[in-house]
Amino acid sequence: MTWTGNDVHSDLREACVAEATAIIAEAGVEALSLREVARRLGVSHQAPYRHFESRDHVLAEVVRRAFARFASALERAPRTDNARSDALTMGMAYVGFALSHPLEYRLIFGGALPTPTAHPEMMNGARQAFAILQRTIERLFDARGLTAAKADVDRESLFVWSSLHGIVSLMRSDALDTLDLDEQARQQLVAHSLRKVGIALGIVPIEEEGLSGPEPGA
Amino acid sequence: MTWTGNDVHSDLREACVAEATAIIAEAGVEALSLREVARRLGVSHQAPYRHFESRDHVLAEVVRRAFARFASALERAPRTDNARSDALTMGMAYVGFALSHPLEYRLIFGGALPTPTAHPEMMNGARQAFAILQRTIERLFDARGLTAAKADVDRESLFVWSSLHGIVSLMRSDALDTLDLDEQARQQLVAHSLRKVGIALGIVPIEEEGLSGPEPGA
DNA sequence: AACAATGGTTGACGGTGTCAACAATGGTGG
DNA sequence: CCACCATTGTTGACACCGTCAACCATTGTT
Repeated sequence: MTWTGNDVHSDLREACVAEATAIIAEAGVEALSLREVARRLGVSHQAPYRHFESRDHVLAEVVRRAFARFASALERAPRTDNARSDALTMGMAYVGFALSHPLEYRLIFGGALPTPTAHPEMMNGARQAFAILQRTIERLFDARGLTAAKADVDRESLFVWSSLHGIVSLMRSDALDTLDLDEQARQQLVAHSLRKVGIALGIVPIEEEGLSGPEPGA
Repeated sequence: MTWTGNDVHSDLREACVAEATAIIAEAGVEALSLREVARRLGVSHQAPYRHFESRDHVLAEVVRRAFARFASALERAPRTDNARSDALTMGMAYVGFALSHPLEYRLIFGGALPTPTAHPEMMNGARQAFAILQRTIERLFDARGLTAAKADVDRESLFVWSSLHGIVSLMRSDALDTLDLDEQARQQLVAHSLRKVGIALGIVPIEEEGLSGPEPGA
């Protein structure tokens, strides 16, 4: 019978990346071992080394694709002619991706990834994602009739990025469990913080907060 | 001669913690191995296990002390009778600690630490630090003549924490190096973002931004 | 003096990444 | 056709890791 080509040996490199991704998704990045990858694929423990220099090179490839998916998730956020609502949409897309792909986000921004300078192509998606953020911010300036220099856009982009990253980092943190926290406040972390960021950007009106308590009346 | 007690064997447990801390400071948390600790201390590879159940228990103790130092750094931030400036001081203390003790901060919030539920005492400092943050926020409400419910304080505390964490996470990130960024904007990341957080909290007046360019006139 | 507890050592087992040597496979030049 | 060679995969070793088990030395108590 003719070989259709979709077995492991037809493209071991691809199979390694897929299996490594699966392992990371199941047990986290620290559980990734090339020997386990090889074992699952039914090949010898050295076979992956025919396609990757080292474990870090496999990891870098997995991270590269995760970054690419992240960037494409941001890119897919619908764009209208309203710069302000688009900015909010982008923020929600960022947080949404991080919360619906926790292991992937953690892989990207968890800090245990190979040296970026040693794997430059790994960060392509990161650059793309940041470019999207920059454009979103730029449109915000434009909509206000301000011509912003690159420094202004970059400043604001970095602020937004740091805010979004801080929010999702805290969401994923086990630390929250050990804190004496109002349950409602915790659940509203994302919504409340996003609104605050919006206030800082001037795209959400500053309402004098009624503080706690449900709104009286319907 | 009478033994003064300050050799390794007089308190191997303490020596292990110290050596583990040193290794982490030198090469990061992933480089920590109990065998290396034992080797440096000139004892057998099993000696540390007389004082710690496992590698994670050593790490948990190191993390516990790092958290404690972090909390005490926040506590040392001077307190005046001005709630607003105290809040800014606290934010600077947070960022200052993270940037002047990068490996320690990374150890704490890097995400590769032992399960908090398995090492509850590890998080004592975290609780203490968050309590300081909560009090700072509470004073902010008080200064405005508002009586804030716990939910309000917690909401705002979480927002501030996420913002601060996001800022320092980005500062430490290698990702920034791979981005096409205005150098000035990057250098102003901390200052700009802190000011934005202040705006969101209502403790910094919203000045219409003149955008880039130095202010004309003195 | 017998005993038990404490702290340290030695040795093993299975796990890891990676280097080195070998084998199978298939395509190409003579 | 056959010898050659590059590609790919295998086997085996080495050094490292965490951890379990057994053993020994010291110390203090009954």
